[in-house]
Amino acid sequence: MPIARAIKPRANEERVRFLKQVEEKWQRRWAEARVFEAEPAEGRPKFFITFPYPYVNAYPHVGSAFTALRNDIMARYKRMKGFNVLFPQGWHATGSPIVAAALRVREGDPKQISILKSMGIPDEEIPRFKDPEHWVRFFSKEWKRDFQRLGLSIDWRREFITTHLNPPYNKFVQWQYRKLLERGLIVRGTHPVVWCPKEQKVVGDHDRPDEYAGIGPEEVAIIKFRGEDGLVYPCLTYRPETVYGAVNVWVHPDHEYLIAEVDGERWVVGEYGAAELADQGHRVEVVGRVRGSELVGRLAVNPVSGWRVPVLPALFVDPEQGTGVVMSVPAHAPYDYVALEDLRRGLGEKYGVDREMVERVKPVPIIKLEGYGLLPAETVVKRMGVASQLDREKLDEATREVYSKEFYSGVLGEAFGKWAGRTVAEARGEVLRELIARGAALRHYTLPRPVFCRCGARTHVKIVENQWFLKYSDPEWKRLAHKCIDSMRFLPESIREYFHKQVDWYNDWACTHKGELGTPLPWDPEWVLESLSDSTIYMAYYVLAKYLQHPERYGIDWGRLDDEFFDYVLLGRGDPARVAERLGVSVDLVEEIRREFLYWYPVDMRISGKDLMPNHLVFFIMHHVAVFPPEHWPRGIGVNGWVNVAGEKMSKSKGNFILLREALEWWGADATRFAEAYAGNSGLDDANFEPEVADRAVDLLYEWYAFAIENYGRGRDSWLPIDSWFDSVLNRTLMRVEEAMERGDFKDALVEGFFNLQNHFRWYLRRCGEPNRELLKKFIEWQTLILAPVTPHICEEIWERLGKGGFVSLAPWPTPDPSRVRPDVEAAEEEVRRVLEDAREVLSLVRGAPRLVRIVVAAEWKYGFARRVGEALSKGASLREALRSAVSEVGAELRAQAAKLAEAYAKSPSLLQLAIDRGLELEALRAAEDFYRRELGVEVAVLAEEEYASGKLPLPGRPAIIVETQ
RNA sequence: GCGGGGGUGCCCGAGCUAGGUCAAAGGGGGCGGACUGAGGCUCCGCUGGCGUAGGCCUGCCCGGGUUCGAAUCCCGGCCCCCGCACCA
Repeated sequence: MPIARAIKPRANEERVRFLKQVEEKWQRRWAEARVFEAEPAEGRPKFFITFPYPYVNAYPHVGSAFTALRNDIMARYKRMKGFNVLFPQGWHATGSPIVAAALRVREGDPKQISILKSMGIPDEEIPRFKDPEHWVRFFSKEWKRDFQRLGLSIDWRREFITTHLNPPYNKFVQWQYRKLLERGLIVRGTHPVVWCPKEQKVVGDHDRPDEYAGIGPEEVAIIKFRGEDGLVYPCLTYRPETVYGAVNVWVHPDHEYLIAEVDGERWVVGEYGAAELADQGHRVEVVGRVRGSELVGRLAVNPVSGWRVPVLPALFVDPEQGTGVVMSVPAHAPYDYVALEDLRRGLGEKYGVDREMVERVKPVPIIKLEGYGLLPAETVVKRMGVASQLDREKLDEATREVYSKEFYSGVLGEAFGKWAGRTVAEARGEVLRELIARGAALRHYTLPRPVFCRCGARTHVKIVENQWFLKYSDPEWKRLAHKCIDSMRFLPESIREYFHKQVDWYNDWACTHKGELGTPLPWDPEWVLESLSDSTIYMAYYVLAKYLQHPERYGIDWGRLDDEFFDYVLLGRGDPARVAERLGVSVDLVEEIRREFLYWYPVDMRISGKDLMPNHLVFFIMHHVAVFPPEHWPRGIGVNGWVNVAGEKMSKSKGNFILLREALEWWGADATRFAEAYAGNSGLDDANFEPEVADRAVDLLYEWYAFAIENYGRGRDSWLPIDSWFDSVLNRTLMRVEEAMERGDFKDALVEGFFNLQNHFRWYLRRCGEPNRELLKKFIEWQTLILAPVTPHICEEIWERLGKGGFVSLAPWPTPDPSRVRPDVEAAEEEVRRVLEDAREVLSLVRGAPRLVRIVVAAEWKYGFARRVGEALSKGASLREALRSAVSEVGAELRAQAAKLAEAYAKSPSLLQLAIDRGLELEALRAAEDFYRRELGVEVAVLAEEEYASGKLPLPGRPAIIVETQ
């Protein structure tokens, strides 16, 4: 079924064609001139920026392009600021999604095949996607193509892919892991995973139908109730402490249970539970079967209270979930409470339960929960009006409520002895530890609800033995990471704290998998490093990639690469001569690589989507501090949100999903870049890509191009007051744009540096008719330079047409002159504008045909008055005091007028802010007389209050406007 | 539950860490006008309500408070989004 497209580009086609042709031209020239191939240059400041390599299992879309582009804009800006910029790019293939997808193609999964088809892959090509390697090669090539067409200023010589498919990278990662092992940062342990018993493998999110994604193992406890029949009733629970109030055991009466030898004891357990136990390190042997109803009525012993409690039937129990046996805590578990009620209400008879036995089972409250009465389960169940134990929806809600409240606010009762008075949250761990120590309980992992593998089999939790972990719990490691974070730059600054917290929070991380694409663990190659763990310090590899990925050029034999090489070039350890000899290359080459590494490292900025904050970016920091000395630790991280399209989350079903190549097709690179840059700033807020902005950008860019080449060199020679104003605006704008660029706030930069600046220029034109020639040149140059990082292609074209020579991409960023920024001049111009608007308003309201507009500037003494009021206020005086004292300072003859002034200011104190220098005000307004005549179409006279007294009250910065009618 | 980000005019979005110059930048969209053979180009104006003098009223999630003055500070409440892991 074709997907309805909500996005319809409406850009001017002719202009898009023009822009695209310009883009092609400059992309070709950049490549020919190797403009972005970065070489070390001793003495020149460098800037190393990276975009986390994307996972290449689909084409890039407008969202992936957003973050990549933000790196590019920063790279281009820094290049113009005089830095020697290195901006490389690689591709990530490590992990399971590609392997899983390829498998699906192999199996002929129609869903997977239609995904490929929807990406425009022709039918005959599809079989090639049975091979994971083909995915990697295919999509990395496509990503590169799209990135090139977007005009990213990447040094492509350093491109590479991950995994064993790239031997030198593989060796680099293995070197890293040997270092970590040497430093004692890799440990072995066990680890629970979701496991498919049929396919005998780990089931990641990509190996299961979507509805099961995100469900993982949860730690639970199994508490052993020993039956008087010699059997063990293993009760699975999330709340081990409630065993103190367990008054019976539940089984499902209509299902068959297994009797199994588990670690030498005879357990009653469901089939599912038996399999799960077997995969969690227990010896399990099935020796018989028994129907639930046969167990009903038997007695077992509560291991903490010693009570003899009955086994009773309950229909809510799922024998194929957990162990299939649960303990009953009716005081605190809604299900248990209701099931017991059900038995009393007659269900007991049906299953032949002795009535007296049921009557003897009573809820025993053990946890105090304020506001929930003695029996919280009862309270909630009654409030919700639960009808029976099969009313799952309400019971689940009731359970959630009671569990969560009791966990945080529940206080343990007397039954708990030494723990009495503690909260559940505090004591649970200790209670369980003691139960385990006494042999009454064991730790277990299970899934909170059924999860099926793609193959159709039900999965369970398996404990993987001998799993390798990164020891992120290591305090010394954490300390170094904190130190690094303290020294870094963050965009925005507010995310710094997040990283500190994240580092504190991390525990050991299982860093290896089986059956995925990746780099084999060097000392235990059955294991493959999982994707987050292999992509930690690879930025260093970009330096090496120039050499290692091009053996044809540098003659480095991959087979001879060893740790000594990496030790030397990355850490400066060992003897370069020996390294050169082992590698069969010259010492000069080895030393050149080392020098290049020392030149580029560390990473100065890494701009990423916010999704990588809790994982990759933390790893990035952790591994750098573990492997490298402090001078090579990361220096900066920038973060941005997701990209919405037209205000909505991108989704194929909504029809607002835009691939980068589609955007490039519709709008070309520059207009796409413009709309992307305008989509948002640094930060956690989601950005918003508006197709209409891209449409508009086509016109805006074309017009800027046409204007620039048409008007460069035109203009008058004289210097007017309004020129000082525009010069001030130009310089101030540039200063603000710089600040925004440094913060990675490219939207702000466009608002200030393009839209506002263009608006100011239009005003300037209106004011003076013809601009000053030099100022116009400066404006055209600066505007083009400001736009260059965002829309480089059209700016190159303009730059060339202006005859500037060289690439605008390498042109120096202009230097603002702060002395030309004149707040007073800008304030005066602001007043000129305000007076125009006010005059318009008055004219629109006046009745009769206007003949003359008089603009009357306040008398000299009023300025002193306003200044004194302002000073008094800033000293902390109240408005009333300030006004009173100012009035008192005025001579007697002006007292009456001063009182009126004070009245006006008392009414709207904000008028005080308007006051500027009177000379400047008069000059600016007088110089604007002609302008007012043109704009208003009526005679205008600017006068001083001394020259023209009226009933109106002119204030400093706010002249009276008097319209004379015929 | 813990941690984080938010709620601004038709829409998107700045401002809110240093309260007044904020009816609230900028953009998009819409309306009107100019230009034009025509224009989906460009320019000008309007885009909360009222107003025969630059004003008044309402207003930045809701309710209180501090202040001469709050979108901005404080207290309380409501709502939305994201992360909480072994996975890209």
